[in-house]
Amino acid sequence: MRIGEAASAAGLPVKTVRYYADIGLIEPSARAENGYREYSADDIKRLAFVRRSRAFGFSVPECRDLLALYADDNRSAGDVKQLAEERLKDIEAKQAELAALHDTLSKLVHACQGGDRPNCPIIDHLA
Amino acid sequence: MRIGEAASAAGLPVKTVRYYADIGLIEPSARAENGYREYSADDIKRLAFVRRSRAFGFSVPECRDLLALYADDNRSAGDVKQLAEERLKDIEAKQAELAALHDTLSKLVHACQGGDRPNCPIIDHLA
DNA sequence: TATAAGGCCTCCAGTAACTGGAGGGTCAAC
DNA sequence: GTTGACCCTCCAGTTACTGGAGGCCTTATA
Repeated sequence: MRIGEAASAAGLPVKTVRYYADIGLIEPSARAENGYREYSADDIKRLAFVRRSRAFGFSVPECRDLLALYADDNRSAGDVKQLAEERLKDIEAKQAELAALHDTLSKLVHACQGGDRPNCPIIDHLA
Repeated sequence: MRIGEAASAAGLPVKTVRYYADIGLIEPSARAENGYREYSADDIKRLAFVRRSRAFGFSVPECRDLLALYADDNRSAGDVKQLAEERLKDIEAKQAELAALHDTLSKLVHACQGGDRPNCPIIDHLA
């Protein structure tokens, strides 16, 4: 299967699939004589696997690890779980940060009456 | 005031202050004869203003707008409020996204018993 | 007065993970 | 035989800095 078909099957842009090949994350199983990348059904599974992992916020290096675990029949579920737990902690940290930000900013927005007058608590807070 | 002192007064790294000058966000009010950047007290206020705005997640272009509003005695509070409201919406969208992610991932983590066996619901979900 | 430390300068490169575009080859259909 | 849809490589740009090289300037100390 050529890159265009593979990309749409995996739900990724062609450019991204080519990029993943460039960085050695998912290399096509073969090259045709004309130089075209050839993707196997398994390659496409792995592309989709990476797409989902990325959607979960795993970094590309983490996806590399996950792919290795995915391919490893002797993997230990504990290894996978650990990666996922780290991601979960990242998410929670980010959530706390956003919540604090939201709190302050929404208070400021409510305190600001808007309109054409220059007086503005938001600017005052930033100043 | 030279850049080192200005940077620490504003709570920013020297490199960042130089960068802000490069992109024309906050240019030093003068240059000394030896080429050193000279920052005024007002420059430092604006540097700190940008630091706080950035901490709120405003992008550099947005900071540019905010700086213009900050400097404008005839600003309308409505303009500022609008920028802040857009940021608030961004934050809320991000929060919703993270909440969904957290929900799914934490369910998966709880469903995974870990250990040395290869069976893993997290991998299954990604596959 | 010499020198060493530290601050300052510019310019270049790298970060994460792509994305866009130029310039050009390949292939099937009309 | 030519149009259009693919595909290729390589280069540059994105965000907002950050790190480093190479070199000048200033200040303090010996």
